[in-house]
Amino acid sequence: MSGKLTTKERLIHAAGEVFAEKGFRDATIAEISEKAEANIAAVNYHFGDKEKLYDAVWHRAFDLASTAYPIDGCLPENPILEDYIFSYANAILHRIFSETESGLFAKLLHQEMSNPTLALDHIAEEALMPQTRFLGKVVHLALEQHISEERIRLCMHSIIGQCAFFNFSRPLRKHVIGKTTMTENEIEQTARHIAEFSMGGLKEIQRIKHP
Amino acid sequence: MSGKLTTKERLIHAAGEVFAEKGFRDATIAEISEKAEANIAAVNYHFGDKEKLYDAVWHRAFDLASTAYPIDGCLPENPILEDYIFSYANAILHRIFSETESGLFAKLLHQEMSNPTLALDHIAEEALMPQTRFLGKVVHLALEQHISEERIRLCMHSIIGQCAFFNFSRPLRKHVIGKTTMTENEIEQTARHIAEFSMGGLKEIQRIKHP
DNA sequence: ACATAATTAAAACGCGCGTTTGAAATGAGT
DNA sequence: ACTCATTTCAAACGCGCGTTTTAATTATGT
Repeated sequence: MSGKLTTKERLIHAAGEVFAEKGFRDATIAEISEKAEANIAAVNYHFGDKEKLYDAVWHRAFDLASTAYPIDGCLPENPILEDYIFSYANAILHRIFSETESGLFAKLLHQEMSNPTLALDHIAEEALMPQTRFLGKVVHLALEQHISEERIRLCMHSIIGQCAFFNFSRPLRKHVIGKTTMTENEIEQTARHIAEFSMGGLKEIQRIKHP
Repeated sequence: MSGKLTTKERLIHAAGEVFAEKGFRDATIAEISEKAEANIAAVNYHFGDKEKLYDAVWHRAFDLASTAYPIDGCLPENPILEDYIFSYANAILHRIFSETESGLFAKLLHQEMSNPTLALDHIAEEALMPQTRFLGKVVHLALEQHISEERIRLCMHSIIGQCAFFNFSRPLRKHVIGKTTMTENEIEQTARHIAEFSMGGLKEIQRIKHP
């Protein structure tokens, strides 16, 4: 069963599911072990304790997400500004709505945001800052010189917010529109919308400040 | 101590703080009781069990937020479209960054989003739907006829996302810019930015679909 | 084949949790 | 002042958790 995976690998897979669904504290070693078809003591034998297992899951989640959906993954040859924003939004949305293990990162991040563990600092620096810098450059290009740093931050937040909110509104989507998934087409359409909407926003900000 | 509040009232206040910080499951009756300067058995005597206390806290949080910061609370006499969006954003941001008990609602909502309890359905219907309908009307006015329902939903999501993301990115704000608070001025500036940015986005969508 | 290491397994430990209990203290009505 | 309901209190209960322990089983190297 579970192919030819080792117990250690099965534990990481199972732990990923449970940590993503319940968060670090609410996840129990008993449930993880059962789902991995391993003994209750297997976690402590292979990882030392629950926290080290959590670290291993995070490490795997980060690798999967960043290689499966890089932030500049769908840029055309000579990209215009909107292409950058589309690529950013498209990658983030894919990470959020992926139903494979690539979606693990977003779900773990959601849990960390409401109940942070020590892992968050490391993740923020390692995984989140690079894509924030990517977006920072884009917004900087979009706006003319001598626009305040604060305004740039706000515009970045507007774009990030549009994307990331999908990661946090999942339970509401289930309640309002009945499903929490998105097809490939829906994802691309949504990313396109965010790119268009944001380009309009950026133009408007520039127009207001430099009429 | 604690003025002339009854034990029951002190418990609700203390429980609000603890539930907001830790979520339902991670919050312990021991900590709540201690903070309320009440006996460990007081919760069960006054509320029956932990869940009923949680309901009482939610009820109070909802009342406080919606009366302190109504969604149409700062509309001028003859509002233009941007005024509506500003009023919406301003109210949401105030709820999020309030350092009084009015901020309780947003914090509890954050916890519910990552680890939903039975309370969420009720809250979504009672508290979230009205303000979503408010925004729906605004976006509907902003866009011309025969624009798809889906596009309206996307635009609403763009605006909501910009506001609500502040409620979920708190731990990152602490990590990146060192603080998680906002002054009254910062809140208003941010709400103004969201209104401007969103007006630009809406105009762009309309321009693209009806050139 | 055998000795040794690596892994799995079942049971138990210690602890913190929500809850219950039964008695003590307090308050209100007459 | 006395009664009786209400509230507070300390202690204990039952349970589930992460972890440890000890033994059994399997794999590995020579």
